[in-house]
Amino acid sequence: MPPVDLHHSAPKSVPEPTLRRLPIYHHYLKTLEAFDKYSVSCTDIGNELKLDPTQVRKDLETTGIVGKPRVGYVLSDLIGAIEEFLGWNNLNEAFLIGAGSMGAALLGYRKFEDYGLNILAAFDSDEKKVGRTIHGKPVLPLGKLANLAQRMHVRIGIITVPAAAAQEVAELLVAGGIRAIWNFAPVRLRVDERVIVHNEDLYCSLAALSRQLAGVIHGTAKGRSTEHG
Amino acid sequence: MPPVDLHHSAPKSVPEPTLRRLPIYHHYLKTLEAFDKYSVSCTDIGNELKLDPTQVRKDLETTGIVGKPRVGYVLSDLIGAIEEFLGWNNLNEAFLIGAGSMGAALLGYRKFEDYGLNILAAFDSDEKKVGRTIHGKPVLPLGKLANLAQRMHVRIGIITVPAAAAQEVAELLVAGGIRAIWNFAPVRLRVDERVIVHNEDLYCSLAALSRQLAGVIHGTAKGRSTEHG
DNA sequence: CTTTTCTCGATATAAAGTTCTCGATATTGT
DNA sequence: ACAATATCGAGAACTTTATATCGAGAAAAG
Repeated sequence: MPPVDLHHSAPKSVPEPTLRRLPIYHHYLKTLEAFDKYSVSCTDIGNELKLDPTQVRKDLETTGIVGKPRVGYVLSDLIGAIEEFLGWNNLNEAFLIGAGSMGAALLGYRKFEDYGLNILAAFDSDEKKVGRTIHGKPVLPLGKLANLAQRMHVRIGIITVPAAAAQEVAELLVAGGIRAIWNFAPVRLRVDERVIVHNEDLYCSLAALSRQLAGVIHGTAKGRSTEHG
Repeated sequence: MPPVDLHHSAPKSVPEPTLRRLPIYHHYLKTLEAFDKYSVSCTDIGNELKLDPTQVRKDLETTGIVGKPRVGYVLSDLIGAIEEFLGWNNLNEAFLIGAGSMGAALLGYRKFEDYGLNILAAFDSDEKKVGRTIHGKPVLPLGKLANLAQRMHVRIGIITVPAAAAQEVAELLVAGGIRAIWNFAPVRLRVDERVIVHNEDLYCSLAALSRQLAGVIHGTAKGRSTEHG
């Protein structure tokens, strides 16, 4: 992790592990909602998700919600609080660059829209792909990226191009005024530090998995369930 | 103190952050190798990857490699050590379940084989998909999964089915003797605790991204680059 | 051959995250 | 109505991870 900014004026620094757990809670709560449950306790959540109840409570605390002793949290309030906190209520518009197999897969994830992400269009440098639509989203020429991003005030860019092209695409995105990049290419992007970069490197995950598996097989009894490696 | 215990399978608890950074080093080192560099120092790596040199050194230490003062590490040795440590040299065979768009994308990631993962086949419950091949990998009926996994001693299962079907598939995998599950479905799987489960929940990542973006836009100056959220 | 300089390795310090402990409070049962 | 109990909330204690500091040794320079 790069050095955090010195001026610790940070009003609220939410621990990243917490941030990663909140959607898990959300998903579980949604299933409870489907069963018409009205309230839920940290203990229940902890038991179901195999997490410490105290930790659940601390995580939920960051969303600002308050529970009632002996009862727990009102389910609908809690779900709403998480969604609000994670910004899933204000839809963010995004462009996706790289209409390969991974790009196509993401374009098909319709549920992203439930979570505040609306992918407007895909971009690709391949002439043969331009003009088609994938899962209902148009594929546009890469040349129009920066201009369109700027004109439409798109704030999120999703990079699903090969590693070699990722840096170039990132620069185009920044030029177009993009504020956050979700990077699926296995490279470290060098961009203005005000731009949020989120790396979704599957090879990293694979590394963790391989390593753990190797450890278990060599006798290191440590087969524990891990989160989002 | 423990010098380099080769034998005695140490309960070596490798920090997960370290595990996630190793592939990043690996990738960078590979590019250096392409330029015929012979050795590299932690300082160089740190500068390039915007990480603290001390941290780089600690991370590399876990692989068991030793460097030489004033010189650094021999590039080829270092790359080899990382690959060995991460288990990329002993190929793991895997089955993928769920031949949807995400499954197809993963089947197309040919580079997985460089990293020790060999996806042998895909499985799907959809009769229309069974019998076809995707990126050269056959799609087999779900009913054959457990049996084949057992007979072929496949140790890794990759789940890319919808959330509702994930638990059922996981149980099939465990029944087939699978040792590790790479789960792309947004659910928590309940399996024997000796089975390694790695959740690759894109919604979690999206959550972190949304939250950070919301924070920046609301003035919470915290626009820092984050790792693999 | 000696000095300088750079980089590893180890130890120490700090920060972050997790778990534990305790007290307060509202619901339930007697 | 009152006691029992389950659950939240806050803070302390502990563990884990990250950063800083210092000494040793090898290469390069003089």
